[in-house]
Amino acid sequence: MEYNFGDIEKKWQRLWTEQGIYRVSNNASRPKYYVLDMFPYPSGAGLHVGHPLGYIASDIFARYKRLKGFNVLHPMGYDAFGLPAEQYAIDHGIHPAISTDNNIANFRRQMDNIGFAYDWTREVRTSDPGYYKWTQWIFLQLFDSFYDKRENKAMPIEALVRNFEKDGNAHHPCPGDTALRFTAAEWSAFDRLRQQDILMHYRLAYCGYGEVNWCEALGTVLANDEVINGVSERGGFPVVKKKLRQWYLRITDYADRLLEGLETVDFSDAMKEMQTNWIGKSFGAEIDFDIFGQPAGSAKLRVYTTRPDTLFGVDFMVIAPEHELLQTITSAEQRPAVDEYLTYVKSRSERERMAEKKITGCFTGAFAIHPFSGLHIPIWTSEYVLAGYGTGAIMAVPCGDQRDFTFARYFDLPVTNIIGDHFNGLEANPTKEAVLQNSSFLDGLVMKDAMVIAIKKLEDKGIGTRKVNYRMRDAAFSRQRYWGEPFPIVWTNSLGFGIAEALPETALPLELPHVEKYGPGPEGEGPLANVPEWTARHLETNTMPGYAGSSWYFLRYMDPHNEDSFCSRAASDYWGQVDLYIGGAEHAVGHLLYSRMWTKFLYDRGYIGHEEPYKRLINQGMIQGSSRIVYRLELDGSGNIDDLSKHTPVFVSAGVAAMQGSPEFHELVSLAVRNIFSNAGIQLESINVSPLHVDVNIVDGVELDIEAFKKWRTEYADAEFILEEDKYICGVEVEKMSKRLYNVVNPNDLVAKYGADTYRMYEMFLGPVEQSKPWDTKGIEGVYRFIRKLWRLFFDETKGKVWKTDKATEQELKCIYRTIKKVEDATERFSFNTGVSALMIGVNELTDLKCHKKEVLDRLIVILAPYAPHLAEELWHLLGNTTSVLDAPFPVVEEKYLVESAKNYPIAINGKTRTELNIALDATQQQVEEIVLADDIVKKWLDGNTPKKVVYVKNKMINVVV
RNA sequence: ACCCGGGUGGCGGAACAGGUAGACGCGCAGGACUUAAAAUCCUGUUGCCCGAAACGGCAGUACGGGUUCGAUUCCCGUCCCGGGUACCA
Repeated sequence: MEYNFGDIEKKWQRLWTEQGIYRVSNNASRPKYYVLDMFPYPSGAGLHVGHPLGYIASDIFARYKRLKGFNVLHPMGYDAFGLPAEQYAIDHGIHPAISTDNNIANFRRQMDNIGFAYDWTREVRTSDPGYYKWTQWIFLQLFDSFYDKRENKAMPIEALVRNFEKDGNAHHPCPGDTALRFTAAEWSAFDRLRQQDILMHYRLAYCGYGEVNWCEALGTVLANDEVINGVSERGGFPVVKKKLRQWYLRITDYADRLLEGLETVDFSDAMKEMQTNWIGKSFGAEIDFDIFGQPAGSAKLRVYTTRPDTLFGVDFMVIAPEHELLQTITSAEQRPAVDEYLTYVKSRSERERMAEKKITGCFTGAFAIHPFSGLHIPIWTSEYVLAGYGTGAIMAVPCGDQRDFTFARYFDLPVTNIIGDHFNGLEANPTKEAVLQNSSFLDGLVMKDAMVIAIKKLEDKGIGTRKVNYRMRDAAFSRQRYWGEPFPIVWTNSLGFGIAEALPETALPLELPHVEKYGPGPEGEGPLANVPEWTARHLETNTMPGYAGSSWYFLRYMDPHNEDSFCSRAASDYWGQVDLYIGGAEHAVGHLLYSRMWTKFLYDRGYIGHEEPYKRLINQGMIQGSSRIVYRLELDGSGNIDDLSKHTPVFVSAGVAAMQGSPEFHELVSLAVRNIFSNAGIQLESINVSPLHVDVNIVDGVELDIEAFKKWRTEYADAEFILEEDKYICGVEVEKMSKRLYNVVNPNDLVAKYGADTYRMYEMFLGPVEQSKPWDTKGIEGVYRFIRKLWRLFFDETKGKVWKTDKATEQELKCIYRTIKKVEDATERFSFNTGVSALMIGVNELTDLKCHKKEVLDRLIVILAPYAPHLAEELWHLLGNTTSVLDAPFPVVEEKYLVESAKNYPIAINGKTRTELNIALDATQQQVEEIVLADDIVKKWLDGNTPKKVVYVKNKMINVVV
């Protein structure tokens, strides 16, 4: 019987579906285990081989856990709101809901092909009103909450109002406006508009103003990566910063808990570090500097510094170009220069401002006054200081900060040395260990000790305060777009001003209205501003961003059909945290932080019982494309050759193309061309080789399928080829997997050719899940061979079934137990590539042993099942089992078959391995020394010398030191 | 620029806690079976040197240093590639 993956896989996929074998219950006596994939955005391009990498890994683990006796939740859904669908709608007039549905259907077909163990009855789509009803509901809870710093948790805004009525805001300083103070009496005297205005400064979801990339020509707001060199990626129109009304989430209130929470979860250190750095908690001081020549009582220049100890090393100040004081303080002489500089800055995206090595800046003409020395310090403005961080102004200490130093050097500003020998005059030294000099009352102090003293002095003088600062900003939570969740907010008075009122829960979901056009509304508003019925109701015209729906979807899977709640407490208490979350590292700081914040918020408000969503996180690497290149000749010379070769394109094989420029190359090409065009008279004057991407799917390894190539493009139908060894060899380039580069490989094609089981295993065999690597289809043959080799343990081409019920030998049992142990270990530590390799080694050994014994093969099938579920199920039933292999118990390793009494030790002389000796594992140091020193090869290397010592590491190695 | 990750044969990778570098697979080369092909099987495959052979030598995990009896693994510095940098998902 032949291995026919097509029949086997189709059959089991059908039966599994019919039997609802992947249905998961919220009630089980078995322990729960929740395996989650980051759900995909259903793009029009469909899945390529990069997507399923994580899905296959999680599927293997979910199946493995099921074999281990767990009740496993393994759901899938779609992050279905997003910009591409909206752009597609703008371009093609197709409603995003329709294109999204089509894309989802396509994704689903592709996923079904691969045989994932998803419980599809739990599928969620963020764009489904039944789902976003609850996204809106959670938003309303955020809107209706503030962060109580005393309780260190989110509380209903009602509690705040009651507190205001009693004590004013004495206990709750305003996070949105720290200067705001009022008493109970004042509060009660405020009118409703003023009260609501104040409350807005406290809400966890609040409305404010923020700068966006505004493109007047497109009439729309652009993402940073849609802006290239100050102009729009599409169309190349100018882009400027514009202040727009925006919703925000007060994630900064959760900064400390997001940091603390990292200690309770199992993420990689790199991931924790990235999130920690993103939050960027720093301790320092805010210091107010008087500005020279400004009237008394006018604004001071407030800077934030993490190094108050360097107060006397300040040589200049730098304020962000957006700083509100800039206009006020700029001197008349400097105004033209500053204005010119601002025009330049306005055209630059934040990304460019940060990435640029080039130093730019402009003197404002103003001076700050040093609070202790009284010196006048020039105030500059430069784009390297960002408005959003700290106070948007810094005191520059060039001897201690490299960027300040570079800036000082560039503009020829003086550098004061306050750290003596620690500063070499060539680069800044950020040390905290130096003893301060030139620092007045701080002289002689070690820098790290000086910090406290400096702050104390500043506080005494009333010009500075100790300050904890976060690099993280509040999360912009609105988009001027159509294809997103509408905000369940009505503006009384006028749209976008006045009072934001929450819609009642009964009005949810507030569904997206149908529109005919997706273009932007007036004044940078979203498309919803064009809908008269919408604006007539004074509904908010912004929509929520992509990460809204993905911030809580893992909870909806637990209770996907609940119409009374986003997720019942019973369901979330049962499933709790996601035990294993697999997804791309590109979501490290966005999605992961937002969803962690939402989880903490829902926990604070008592809706769920845990405050970290993901117990363990694995980041899958990216699959890069492996492009194939063909080399087309551009010819010039006699015999009208340029025209001829335009109509009959000529391609040279990679090896030939590599000779480009050499006389041999010229000769070889000339000869071939004369041949091709049957014109011996052709003389080539110039030969250019232009590399072109060719569809990787018509290349076998690196060998081009010439016939397929001719069919690929009509203009290549008559193409001619200059071969090497009768083959056309393509060039190889590793780059992003993208349609444009023709290097996209569709899993469907591979499944059709080799079967899902082979495809799954190959994708794992490629390398560690967490590592990025290029895709190369060629190697899949090896896995296919392995699967057929495994099949032959059960079936022989001529003899048919070959398995027997004889008792297994000790050797055979050793082999299978060794394999079980290796596969189990590998799976446990998500090393699926070595898991596959362990299965290969096992099958190779059993084949060598000619082992066809059911006792052994039974076990082999079960450990194979997570990796190749269809094949395992088929063989499982063929061996006579009547229940599914999905529910077989994972075989237990009998350790007694694995214990060895001796080991082949590598014997090294001075760290270089020279020989091997078989020595008992329980040998003592003395016995080992005797055995080793008696060995001829060791004697040879000792060359009569007495060894200094013999290093003996049990079960590892032996090293003789001479 | 900043933060994080990575760099090992012709290729993907293995080496799990500092202990035999190159498991497993691809590719390639040679061979067996076959009229032939496919399929399958066997042998070899880091480089260089010596040699009839070797279970002979030297070098070798991006590069330069260091720690150690011993470093792909730890530390310092450099280069290159990938991800992220707040409205791509």
